[in-house]
Amino acid sequence: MDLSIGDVSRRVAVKVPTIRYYEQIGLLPAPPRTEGRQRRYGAEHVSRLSFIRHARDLGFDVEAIREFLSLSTQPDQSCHPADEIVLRHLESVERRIAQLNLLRSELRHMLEECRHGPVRECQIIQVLGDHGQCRHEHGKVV
Amino acid sequence: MDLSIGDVSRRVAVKVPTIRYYEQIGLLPAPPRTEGRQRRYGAEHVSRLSFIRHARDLGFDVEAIREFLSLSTQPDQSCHPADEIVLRHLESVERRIAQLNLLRSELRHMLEECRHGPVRECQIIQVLGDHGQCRHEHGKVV
DNA sequence: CTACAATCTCTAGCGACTAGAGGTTCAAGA
DNA sequence: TCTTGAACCTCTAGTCGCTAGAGATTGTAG
Repeated sequence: MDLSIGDVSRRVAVKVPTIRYYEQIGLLPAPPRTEGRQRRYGAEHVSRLSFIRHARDLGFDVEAIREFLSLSTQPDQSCHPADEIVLRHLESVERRIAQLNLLRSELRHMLEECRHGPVRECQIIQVLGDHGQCRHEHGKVV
Repeated sequence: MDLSIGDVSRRVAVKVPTIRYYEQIGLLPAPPRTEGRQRRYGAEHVSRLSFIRHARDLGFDVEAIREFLSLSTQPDQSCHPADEIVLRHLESVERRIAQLNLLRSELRHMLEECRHGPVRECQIIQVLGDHGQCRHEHGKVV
């Protein structure tokens, strides 16, 4: 196992600049280099990077991943902190789903109301200009 | 009607720096100024800003809002372009909801599996290290 | 040995703001 | 009228997690 950054990129499906970025922010340890200063990775790096990628795919932010990685080096500690992070993340996902469901129904309503005529009569533009016409209170979504 | 930026901010519930930012990117026209170069807004500005705020709350990006605003000045045009934007946005919201639902069930599963023991036995950390243990394929969510 | 793909470092950009520094203006109370 | 201090001004930089590009160097297959 002595992989170039491109090899690792293909294996783990993480782009080359992203791998360098993870090194830069200290998520992935700096690997050894060739004489010509090119990075060469081993199995440890690959598995750590897939851990990172998986956690990112699950929507955890870099700070959370740092915490997970640090925990995983202390097998005797309680896993409670990891638990906590997952729970908080789940809660925020659920809040987001709730918001997006409201938003979806609002957007559907706008489309149903649209008469497909000239802008003058367009409910979409009207609703945007007058929040009172919305059926829900909706806070910021994005 | 001759409102300071702070007055407008309170009325429309958009922060002061955000109002200036909207002016800078050309979403909100530059208002007249006092002798001392402070901004003074009229009713037009207030209603345009609430339009913008409402659209942002509904998750439209600045480009979409630009399009809406430009349409709203052409009342005889067909509202089809607005329709299209809303539809595309709705579709992306629905895709996101679907992803987040998958994600939610994955996170719940992780929490259920957690034995609340030491990290060594922690399913959370294990699952992150081995995507094969996931029940769904989940792509990037964030 | 040559060609050229892959790598290197460095800086800047994305979107939609937000924060802060350091200076000026407005308006209310004395 | 003067003073105080909150609100305003401009400008730059930071947020997050990358992504893009320039310009130089290295590795490797033929």
